Amino acid sequence: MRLTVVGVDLAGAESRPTGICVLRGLRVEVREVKEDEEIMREARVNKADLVAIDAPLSLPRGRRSLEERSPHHLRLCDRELLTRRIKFFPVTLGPMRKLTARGMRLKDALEREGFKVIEVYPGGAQDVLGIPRKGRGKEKLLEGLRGLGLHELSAEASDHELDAATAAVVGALFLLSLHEAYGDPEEGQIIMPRTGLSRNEVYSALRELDADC
DNA sequence: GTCTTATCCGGGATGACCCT
DNA sequence: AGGGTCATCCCGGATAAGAC
Repeated sequence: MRLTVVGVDLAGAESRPTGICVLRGLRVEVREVKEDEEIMREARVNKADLVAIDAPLSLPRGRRSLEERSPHHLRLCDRELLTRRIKFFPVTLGPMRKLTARGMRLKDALEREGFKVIEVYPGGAQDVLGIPRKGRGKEKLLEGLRGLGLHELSAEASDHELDAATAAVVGALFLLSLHEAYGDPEEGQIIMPRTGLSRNEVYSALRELDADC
């Protein structure tokens, strides 16, 4: 089985760096880009089987737009994060609105070209996988990711690139059905690693996606 | 012991500020 | 003038602290 996952740590604005990770088995390539068109190009040239985006890709049910004030702030998947005590920002919070709008646009554009797109949350996934979030220090996150067996992940990688790598790992777990989908399919789901997954299981899973192994 | 209030936390954009 | 760094704001929930 040889599958390619593109992980995207999306920034709210095209002027800010967006992290990209191309994951093939245990091999990763990371870089930063700015514009949506560059993200689209990454998906195309790498023939992505799946694009995993770190950004909200849907609105809470009952909410018609991000701008209009309404009591609907949380999606079912967000509530599920809450009950699991995973911290996150609601889609209606200031800058998150921009990020959500961009995420939804990008998802549409990718799906129009036939790409499969999922929403992921690297910070939460790192919690579930038991590796430190970047807030605890970039080096610790890097160590954690290397501990999963990822090759060629440079110490020079930015935190956006490390989050993109995490997004890609979650995407790979999704392709192997080692995931949990929080929330309602109609409203929009967040894909997370299956609870209790050991690092070894993740490692073996990623190896499975690598044709050379 | 229970209810209420205050504080903190989180990711990212933005604008102010400082240094060169 | 330009670039880099820092504080602030956005909103809602959780937790801690306070009042009764």
